[in-house]
Amino acid sequence: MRDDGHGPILADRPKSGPVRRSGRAPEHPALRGRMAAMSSLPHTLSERLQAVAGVDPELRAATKPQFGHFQSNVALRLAKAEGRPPREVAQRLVEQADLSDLCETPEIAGPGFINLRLRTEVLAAAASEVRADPRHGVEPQPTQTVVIDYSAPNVAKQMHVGHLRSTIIGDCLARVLRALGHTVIAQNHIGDWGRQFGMLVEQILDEQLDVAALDLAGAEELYRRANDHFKADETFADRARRRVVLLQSGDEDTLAIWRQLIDISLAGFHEAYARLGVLLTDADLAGESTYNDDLPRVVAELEASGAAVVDDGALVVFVEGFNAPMIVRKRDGGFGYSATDLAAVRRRVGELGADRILYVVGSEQTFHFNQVFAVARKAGFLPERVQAEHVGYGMVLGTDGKRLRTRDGGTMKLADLLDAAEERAARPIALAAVKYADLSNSLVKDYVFDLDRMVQTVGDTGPYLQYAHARLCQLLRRAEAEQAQVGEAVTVLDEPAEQTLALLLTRFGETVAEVGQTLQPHRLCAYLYELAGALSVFYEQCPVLRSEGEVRASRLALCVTVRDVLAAGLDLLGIEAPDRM
RNA sequence: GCCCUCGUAGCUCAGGGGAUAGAGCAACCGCCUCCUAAGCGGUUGGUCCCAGGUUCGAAUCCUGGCGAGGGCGCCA
Repeated sequence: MRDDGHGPILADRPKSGPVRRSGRAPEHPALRGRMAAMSSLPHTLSERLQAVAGVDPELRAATKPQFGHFQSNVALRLAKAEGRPPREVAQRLVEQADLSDLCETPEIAGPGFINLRLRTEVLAAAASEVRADPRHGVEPQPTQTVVIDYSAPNVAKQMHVGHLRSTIIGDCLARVLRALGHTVIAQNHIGDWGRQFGMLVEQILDEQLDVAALDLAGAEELYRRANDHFKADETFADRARRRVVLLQSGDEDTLAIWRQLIDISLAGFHEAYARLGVLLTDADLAGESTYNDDLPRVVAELEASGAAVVDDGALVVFVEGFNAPMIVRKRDGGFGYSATDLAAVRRRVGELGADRILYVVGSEQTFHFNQVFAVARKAGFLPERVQAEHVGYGMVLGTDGKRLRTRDGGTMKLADLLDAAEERAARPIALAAVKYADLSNSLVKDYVFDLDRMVQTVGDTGPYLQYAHARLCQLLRRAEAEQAQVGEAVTVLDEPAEQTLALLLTRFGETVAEVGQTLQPHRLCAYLYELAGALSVFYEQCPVLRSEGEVRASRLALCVTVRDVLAAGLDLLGIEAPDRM
């Protein structure tokens, strides 16, 4: 199971720890070229500079407005090889490069930076393209089938704040990858099989419980009682173990109770997903139990290929680079969770046709997934052409900096978190606060869970983005009421605030592509926050409805575009964009 | 013992070879007769854990420490 049935409920599953190497998307030169191609303006500038520099000018967005729009430090790097002062090299490059149709006269600054400022009409045209493009600059890539394994709660347990990360991150990545034209198949690897069902079923029988009357909270309490019972009573533990065997051998009475537990849990999950507004449906369910019938075949294939060997009574696979073998089948004949994950890889490649498989699971399982991938490669379940990536994320810590644990009373149910958020703001806004708080942190690091901060609606938060959007909607409603002419294109960019906004608009597409490649949602958050911030400045400094003529039409065009990009971006984060608030 | 990750402002976090290291929160000072103040502007606040190395240039890359966390054959 993705979720650990034994550990503390909160931090149980994915405990975390960052994943640097494995979580970071491999840099494919081909992809990079594609990304560059999609933001045509910087790409063109880059090519022109490269033509005279001979090397990639590593064009970057300017770090400050006074440095123009783009900057290159290529002269600094060339200076040594050429044996000339950097500023001199920069001067030569600037003189030789053919940039005049796109840029103002380039400036050479500091030790030898080349600062480029786009001609206003070029920037305006670029912003206008974003306005006209229904996709706002997000370019579809060569289509891949991407399987994303995320959420994965455990049966008979309520979802808690620790589950938020996998669910929210996976949902965001699914949206982003779809927007990039990929076929995304979500897989909810719920923990619906395994040892814990032995004790659950026995506890139900002991208590003569009417399972159908339970809700998920009730099931969770049952789980606790069963767990305590299991630990305290060896006789009960024995029965539980025998019950597991019954379950696995298909005993009808046992299966009937098991199914009831599943149904209760699914109802609870549905409720949570609906409340969160994530895309997961029943069609995405692919719990551990669904691989049960595949396990013997997986084992047979592993043995046939010679990958698996019997060691100390267990069937294991040794892989180079791992200090412990993967246990496929335990000494007692039961299958380890690795076997299930291998079966999942096999099905995702063979039946689902995956070109890329993502596992949104806490980083504490980095070792496990790397091993699964290695074994799957060795066994032939995972061909070279299929990418497999563990999108590991850090664990959720309490304000004391320690892992949040149920037993310490530090945990919080997902429902309680959402309730708390809704005490502060209306539902869509509360949800935005919670989701953004999670998505805006980089994945690799653990993060401190602080309820007050999580439900905050001011500052660098989801509601801030929504607010910018809502303001624009209001402004555009007024414009419509006044029958103001909204420009089809952005034509006037005299004010710095307008330019900043226009430039940011042209970066939406590349930002989304970057998230698709690096699988780091916080980059999209950062971009949108910057855009919303630029909008606020623009809003303060540039009257729209109170301006006139072409300026007004152009500013309205800018407003429409920003509104659309904010809405599109929020949608990719899985956050609603209300028209007013 | 071995492996992995993290260490940036009082707090929570961005930045991950280039210009005086950025946000938010907290604190303090301003701004609504003016398109939504869930906003904007400003002030205060930093040995980028430490030490070496590579480089024209290191918060960023490498090595070694220190500190925190995670993982390491029959839990998942």
